[in-house]
Amino acid sequence: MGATPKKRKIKTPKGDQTKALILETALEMFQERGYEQTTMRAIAEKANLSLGNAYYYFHSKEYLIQAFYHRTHEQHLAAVLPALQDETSLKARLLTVMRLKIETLKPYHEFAGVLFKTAANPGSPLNPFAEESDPVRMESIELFEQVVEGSKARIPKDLRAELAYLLWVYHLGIILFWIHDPSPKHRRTFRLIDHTVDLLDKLISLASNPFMMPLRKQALRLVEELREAATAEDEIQGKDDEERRKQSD
Amino acid sequence: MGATPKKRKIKTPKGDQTKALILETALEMFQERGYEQTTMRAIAEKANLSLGNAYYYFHSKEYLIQAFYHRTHEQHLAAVLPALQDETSLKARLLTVMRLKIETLKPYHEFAGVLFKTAANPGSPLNPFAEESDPVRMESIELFEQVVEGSKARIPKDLRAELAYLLWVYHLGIILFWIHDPSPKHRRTFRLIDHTVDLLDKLISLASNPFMMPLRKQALRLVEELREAATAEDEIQGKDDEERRKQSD
DNA sequence: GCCGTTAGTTGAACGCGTTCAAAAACGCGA
DNA sequence: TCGCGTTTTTGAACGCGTTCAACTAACGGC
Repeated sequence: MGATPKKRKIKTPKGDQTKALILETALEMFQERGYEQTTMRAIAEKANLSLGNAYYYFHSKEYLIQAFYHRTHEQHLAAVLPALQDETSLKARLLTVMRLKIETLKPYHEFAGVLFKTAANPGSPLNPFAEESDPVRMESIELFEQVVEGSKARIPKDLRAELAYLLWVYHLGIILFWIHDPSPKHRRTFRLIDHTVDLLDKLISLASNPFMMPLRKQALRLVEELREAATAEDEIQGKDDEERRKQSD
Repeated sequence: MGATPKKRKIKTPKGDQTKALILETALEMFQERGYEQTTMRAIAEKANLSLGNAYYYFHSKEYLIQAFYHRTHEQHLAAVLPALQDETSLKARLLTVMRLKIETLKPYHEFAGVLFKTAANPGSPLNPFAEESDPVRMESIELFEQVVEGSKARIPKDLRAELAYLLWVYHLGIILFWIHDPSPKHRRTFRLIDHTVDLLDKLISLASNPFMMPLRKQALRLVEELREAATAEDEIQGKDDEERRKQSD
């Protein structure tokens, strides 16, 4: 795998244009009417091409979501980076990142619901732990690395190494809550962020106490194991018969 | 809501039979071929009735899953209760419950994946936090209450009150991991259970330390808030237009 | 300029979940 | 026994995601 880079698909001169057009149209309609209400036929029609053509560029409707992932992440980044300049404490930095995340996602509350629904499906390529979403995930974790690195907090090395990943998982949890949060203006979610960030800050201090070393070590070993498991594509059972065979792309 | 109990539907003399038949057939086929592969048409055919008839009893294919929920929970209970007799320590009791849970779910690994996929959808009635799954959830939490109550562990009152709920959430997390776990015989999941239970046991001890009172209080306030949010059906935005209108049953 | 190969595009079809109007079966008081 | 309301059952239809064989356009070598 990954040995022969294939000669074809040199540049995709015109295809790129069409693909971009489909994507634009789709995301636009998703935001307007939501995911379920937007049919592939409608997307094709609005983009002035045939249904089958849309499927030539996006293997399934779900794949359009991945683009959404990527886009909002970049919007978030654009909003977050300048705001982080002023903040030095870990707590303030984390707070900024989390609040802006929700702000960024705000226009897509309903859509995001679907996103997580499909994302939770182990078979789906949208699963944030799955191989295909590697780049987005890694970029996202990187952001939390910056949150940690840029702060003045004194954190033991072993914890520091895993902290970014842990914060990324935490941020998934907050998004999950937000999706289920029907309160006006997402008040509850913002309150939750305030409280959890505060708590996290205290926990990190506590865990950094030398007194806590043994427990911390054990917990970190656990985290490591979880990460392994999430990445490991080996050890696969003989289950996904037809599913996995579609590697052509 | 819940004021007029409606006179009709006194006993549903024959309907019950049909409904049960559909359910049996469906679950059987789910186990054999998985959820997606089992079509409503196939279920109807195997049960010797028309497609529309199946929909008369189950508003959608998803509703069949709820029955699955309930059934496996009861199987789990049946396996767990005797086994708990012998165990007195919190750690051992929790370990027993968790291991048997996975054992119970084993035959449905693929199916369970779909379950969680739809369960993660906020709009779905299968969402474990949603109103419609109240009874199952409450029974399930009750089990963890027994786990705590039956143990000799000394736990502060405030923590004890929330512990069952926390353990229930923890158990959801383990199931989520298990669904994604491709390792043979679910080795990884069992290892994870061992480690996390050990860790949890230590954490509970730690949290029970008087020294930890302030932090514990703060954390528990947070948990309480989360539970509220999950239950609160008020404060709803003006979103779900058509969805919510189907109250007829 | 012709031809073969690849990229891009089309429209019709399939299978599935779901809906619905209408028929059938049932229960029960007159 | 008949009529009438309710429950149960039916079969056909709709809309959607997805697939596929066939067509056209673009490009490069001869």
